[in-house]
Amino acid sequence: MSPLISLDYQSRTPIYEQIVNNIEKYVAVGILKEKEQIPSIREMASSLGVNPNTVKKAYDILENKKVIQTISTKGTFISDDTKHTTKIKIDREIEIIKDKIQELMKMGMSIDEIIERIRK
Amino acid sequence: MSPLISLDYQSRTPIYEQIVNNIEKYVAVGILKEKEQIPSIREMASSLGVNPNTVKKAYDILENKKVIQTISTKGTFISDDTKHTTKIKIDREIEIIKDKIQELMKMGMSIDEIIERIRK
Amino acid sequence: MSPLISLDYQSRTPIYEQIVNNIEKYVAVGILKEKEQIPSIREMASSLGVNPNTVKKAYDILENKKVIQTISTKGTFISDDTKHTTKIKIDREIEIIKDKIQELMKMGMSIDEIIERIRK
Amino acid sequence: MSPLISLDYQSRTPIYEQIVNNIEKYVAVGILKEKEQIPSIREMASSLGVNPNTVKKAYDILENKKVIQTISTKGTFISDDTKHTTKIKIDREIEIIKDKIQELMKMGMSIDEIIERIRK
DNA sequence: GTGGTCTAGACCACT
DNA sequence: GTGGTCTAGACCACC
Repeated sequence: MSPLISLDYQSRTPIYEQIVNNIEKYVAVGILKEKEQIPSIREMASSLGVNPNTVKKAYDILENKKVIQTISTKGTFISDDTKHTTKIKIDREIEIIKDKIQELMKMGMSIDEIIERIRK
Repeated sequence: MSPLISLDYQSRTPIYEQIVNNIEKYVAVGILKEKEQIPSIREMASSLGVNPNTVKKAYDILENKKVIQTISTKGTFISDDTKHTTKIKIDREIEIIKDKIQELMKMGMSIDEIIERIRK
Repeated sequence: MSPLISLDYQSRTPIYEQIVNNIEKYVAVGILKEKEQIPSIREMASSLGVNPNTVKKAYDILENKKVIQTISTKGTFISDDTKHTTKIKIDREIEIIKDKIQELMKMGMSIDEIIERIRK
Repeated sequence: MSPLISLDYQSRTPIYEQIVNNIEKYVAVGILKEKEQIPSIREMASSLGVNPNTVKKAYDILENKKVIQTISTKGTFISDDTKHTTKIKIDREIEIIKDKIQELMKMGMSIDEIIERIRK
């Protein structure tokens, strides 16, 4: 590794969540592969210029989501099996998009009209 | 009126902003029509079970955005002209959708694949 | 409330986890009832003599497990529906007991012999 | 030998203690018999993929508990007399089970109800 | 007042 | 060196 984690300190979504999202995305995209080791908490923290606790919280959440696996004293690794993770993430995104499209349709747009604007 | 304002207390977006979004949406969709009166701050507050200050803040923002108009002793009304509101809201939603689609494409889906899944 | 939370500072199970277990048990036993408010993070922290962050972590986990529900600026409450939580907890305990009994049987004890000793 | 030593890197109980527990159990169950030789520290370490120091610590503890015996240039062996080991281990397990059953009873289950579920 | 986030830094056990 | 826990305390938004 390591791919860049991009943080927006102004955003309302907290830093730890941005880290989570970044890593989830890299896993989904395939930049981070199964069993691959990711930077230690301290490394990641210093490279991002944030406190180790913040990274720890992100890693905790990712572990909870089974995206990563941490082995104490050895380090942190992408999970053995990440396919389901990717699939879940895609499904969730599609659902959100569908919701938004339904809102637009309530406002009077047709599905084709919407798709046309999306394609541009 | 009044159409249901749905609040999510777990959400990161503050209550006052959720109220703003709800009302903006109802205007965009046409459920709330131009010049129509909306509930007083106190009424709205008690019907939602929130603090009047919270509703006040929402109404202030809506007034600032020219979505509603307060007439001193008479009450609060939807603005005379709401077309621009709708347009802005639509543009914003389309942008969000495009963002999400770009993320999905990074994960390896093609634009047509995505659209197919959306249509279902 | 509030029922006593008993902490063992010597134990290998961390404080935050002990808090989680205590509250889960009180919910399972029915001492803490659905929708009941529990002490604020700061209150709980000072009454236990621990840091608010530690309590926060416990509450986060409980929220994740859907045992409690927190509404920002209002407080923290036992979930609307706790029956399934109790059931899950019981099932888990039964499984652990079964495992241990199987180990004992491997060591040459019969199931009846074990049960006899348990009853005492 | 050697029987499988199963390690859980996620567990809170340290690796060396898991090794101790595993071997104690195999002795109690009779898979490892009195005077039988067990692998050297280095062998065990490499077969488990852990640091030799970790195995050393486990062996030290086992020797202290008189479960095994190290004879300088010859190797490491299960003790001459292992009966007490088995008895102690059984007593400990029974106590743990009793504790868990008491918790279940606090949750409103009767002792017979619990035993019925265990038997299944 | 409430919860939410973050920092700085300590100490621990394990390897 | 690694992760795990905890403290002390700050600042924020919201109500």
